[in-house]
Amino acid sequence: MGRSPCCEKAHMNKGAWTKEEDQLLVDYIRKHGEGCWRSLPRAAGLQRCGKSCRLRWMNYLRPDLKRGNFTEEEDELIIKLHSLFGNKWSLIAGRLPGRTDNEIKNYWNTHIKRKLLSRGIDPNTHRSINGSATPPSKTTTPSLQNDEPVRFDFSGPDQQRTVKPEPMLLDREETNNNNINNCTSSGTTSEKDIQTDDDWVLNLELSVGPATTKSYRYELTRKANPDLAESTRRWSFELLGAQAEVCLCCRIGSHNESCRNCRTSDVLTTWESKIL
DNA sequence: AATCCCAGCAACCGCCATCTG
DNA sequence: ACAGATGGCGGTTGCTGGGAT
Repeated sequence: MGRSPCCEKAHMNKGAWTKEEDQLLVDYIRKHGEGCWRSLPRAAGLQRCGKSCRLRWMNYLRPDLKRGNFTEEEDELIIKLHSLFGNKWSLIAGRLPGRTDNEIKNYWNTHIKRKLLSRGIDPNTHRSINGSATPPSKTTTPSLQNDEPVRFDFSGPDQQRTVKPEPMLLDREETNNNNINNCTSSGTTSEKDIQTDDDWVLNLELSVGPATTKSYRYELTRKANPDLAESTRRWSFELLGAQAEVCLCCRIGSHNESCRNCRTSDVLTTWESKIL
């Protein structure tokens, strides 16, 4: 038969977490890593459902969370990703370093929706509210028309790549297809626009590269320490030493040497050269 | 000073795909 | 093969703090 229940619903704490509970959870995960959420609460001495522990850790206690205000750059990236993915917050979050799906979802509902409305853009369809073409925005909008390849790049016109739309994208539900096609029909962005010096275009190639550093770190960790492979969920931030900060360009997969904000590539490169 | 209203956000709920015994 | 647990996700709720009246 199946497994036993994840937790007894009775006698479980609910609502806001206390500092003591946070500390217990952090201490436990530091010591044992992320693992079976079902057994974690009891092992950590918490009167919480495993699901609640996971949520608390993922959305609030994880050491790699950025927190704080969203930057203008992040705003625009969220808008762009939302126009492609719709309400797939986890996908969007995977491309924003240090941000959680919950955080982005809240931010979308409280800030970005209003921001788009003030621009005259419907936040659901990303079309102009008055039904005409989407008004020009500072950032460029990728165009997807029929099978026409799309150019996305982070590093300027010289290194642009041509990316075919992923089937996944084309299979999206009607509303989202409309979004994409609307981007096309809006005609707000021409190739010429993309290739201006002032504009860079995000690399939104959806199927390439790790969306989060978590799995990447885990792979590195596992190669360096095969014993850890038994615990498939475990990923060690200790092994990487100090927390590697992941800049936007790295997360999106277009890090280059000119990026001064990013320590991650240096850390990982050094690391990889030692262990791989 | 008291009350009301609203924005922001943490946490919960329910569903679904995947995994496990 | 199957029942049921698990992990993950998106939608929603409800608490809290700050501003307006």
